Amino acid sequence: MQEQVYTLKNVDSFEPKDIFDCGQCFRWNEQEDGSYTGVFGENVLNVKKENDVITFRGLCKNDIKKTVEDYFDLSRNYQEIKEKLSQIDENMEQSIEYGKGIRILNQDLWETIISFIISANNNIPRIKGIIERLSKVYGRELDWHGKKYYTFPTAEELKDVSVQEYRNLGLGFRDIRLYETTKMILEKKIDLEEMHQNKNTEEVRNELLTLSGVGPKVADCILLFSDLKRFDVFPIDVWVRRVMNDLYIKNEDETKVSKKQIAKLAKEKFGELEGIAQQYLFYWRREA
DNA sequence: ATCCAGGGCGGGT
DNA sequence: ACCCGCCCTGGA
Repeated sequence: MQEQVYTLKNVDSFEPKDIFDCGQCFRWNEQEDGSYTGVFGENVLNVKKENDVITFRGLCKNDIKKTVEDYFDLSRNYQEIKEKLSQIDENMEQSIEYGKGIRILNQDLWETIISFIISANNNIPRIKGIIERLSKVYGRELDWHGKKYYTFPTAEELKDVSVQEYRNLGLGFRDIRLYETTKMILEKKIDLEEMHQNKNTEEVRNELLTLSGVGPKVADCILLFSDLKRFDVFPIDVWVRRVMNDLYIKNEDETKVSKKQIAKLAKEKFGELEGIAQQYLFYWRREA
């Protein structure tokens, strides 16, 4: 593969820091010059933004322009989404101002499923470490500017991996979940191709919930952050619970607020855009 | 040292 | 339906 370069000027809603640090992905790392490098699919890419020029540089399996347009969701009008959400209340307005450069990536479904199974009751540095080790051991090597990168392993590449091998990689109690889910997908008990064609979010969600290690929160993350791209979901983790309680529910003990209550409120307030609203609120509450 | 971090599961009521 | 304890690991 040969290096490709692609530049864009004056793109709306595109701040690398917001995109890569808002919690949707685990394989992008900041470089010394402030740019970000990551692996997705069979690509290694560096993204650098200087003033209003964004430069994409790296190894791409296919045409870099198409690859970038798809992965970074460039065809979607985020300006319109932000205007709609900003009208809801001052909280949304403020969180959007903070995370105005966020775009929701179109990440590979399989990779997103496995990544978020690993995320369960875990912290980000450790999640990233596990995913890197998994890729290094079972993925394919890519060489770029004298550095080695590794693709995320396919289901086929994990076919013969034992539970113990996962445990040795540091997955902890998630080992069996990874093992079982990989097996289910290889046996096509869940067909990922077909999943892209189902229309109803609830239907797809129920299918995801049959996978080992996929509960409500993980399912919603998969629906929102993968190329399934559903915005009518609302992943509820400790940060979202915190921010929703602080802003709207105001219970003295946030741990007593039920998920159901939060989910209902989110749907009422944000409607079809609740997923993106979640991202702005999450990022704002976590970072600001 | 104890706790917690982007939950899920299984077994109680 | 809700509730609870437990599940690895490693950094604060």
